Amino acid sequence: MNIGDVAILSGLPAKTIRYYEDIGLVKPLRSSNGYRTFCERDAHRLAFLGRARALGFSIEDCRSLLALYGDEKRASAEVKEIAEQHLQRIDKKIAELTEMRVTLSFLVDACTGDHRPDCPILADLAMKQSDEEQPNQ
Amino acid sequence: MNIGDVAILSGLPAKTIRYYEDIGLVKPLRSSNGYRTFCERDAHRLAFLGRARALGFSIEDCRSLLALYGDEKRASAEVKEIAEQHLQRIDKKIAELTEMRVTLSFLVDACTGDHRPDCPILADLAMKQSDEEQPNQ
DNA sequence: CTAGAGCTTCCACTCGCTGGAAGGTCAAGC
DNA sequence: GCTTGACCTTCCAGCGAGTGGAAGCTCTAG
Repeated sequence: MNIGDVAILSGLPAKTIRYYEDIGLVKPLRSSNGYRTFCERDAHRLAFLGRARALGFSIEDCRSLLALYGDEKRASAEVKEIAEQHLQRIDKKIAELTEMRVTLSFLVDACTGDHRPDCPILADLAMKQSDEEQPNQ
Repeated sequence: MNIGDVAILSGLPAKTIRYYEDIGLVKPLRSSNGYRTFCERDAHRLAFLGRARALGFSIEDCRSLLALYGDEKRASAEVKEIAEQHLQRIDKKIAELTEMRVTLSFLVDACTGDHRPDCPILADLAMKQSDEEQPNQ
């Protein structure tokens, strides 16, 4: 298989697959013309990577997951550990975004959004009028 | 004010403030020794930037917001537009993360996490056993 | 006069790709 | 045999939003 075929199979762009080779996630052979030659196993690894990335795992997590996947003597605890840490990162990010969302939607609702210059959004970002001295503890 | 003072006032690292000057968000004067000299207005703009960034606005959004802030003839509708678009991006990101979270926490719960190699997390990422042919439409 | 803190610039690195240029290779059609 | 176009190769640059570090200048206190 050439890179184009495995790109279609895995759903990853050819550029991304080349990049994954660069960083050592796949090691396709080369045919005499210099083209990369992917075997079934390579295609499978790439699909695995695509799914792991879609779940938001970092490239380094993916590297570990692939290693565990290839290790028949792995303990599922190791996999679970990685997944749980990732889950915590996701939860943290959701919490951050949700907090932004709360503030932002409050400000958006408070803004009339017309031709006049008065704007609670800018007022909040500027925080000029005495709010500056508000103790936040 | 030197950069260290304004860093404390705005809560931004000095490195970040230099970067903001690089990209034209603040334009501090220079004193004869080459040091940046920040006025009240600069400090105020930097604090504004810190708050806007904390709400997740992109640098380009911040640039627009600062311009609107400085324009006394702005229409609040323009500000609201930027904020609403940002809110949509946040909602989209939360939705993506939540979807990841659902799948991931399902898999984590399904994994015993012990010394044995069997692992539903890896099984899902590999998706070997006939799930591959599952129509997803 | 010296030590240390603070300031300067510049370059490289992060993460995970993505775009594009310049050029080699292959298969089909004439 | 030749051309065309699709495919492949490498390499370099850039995204966003900074961060780290090196080398060197300036200021202030003792």
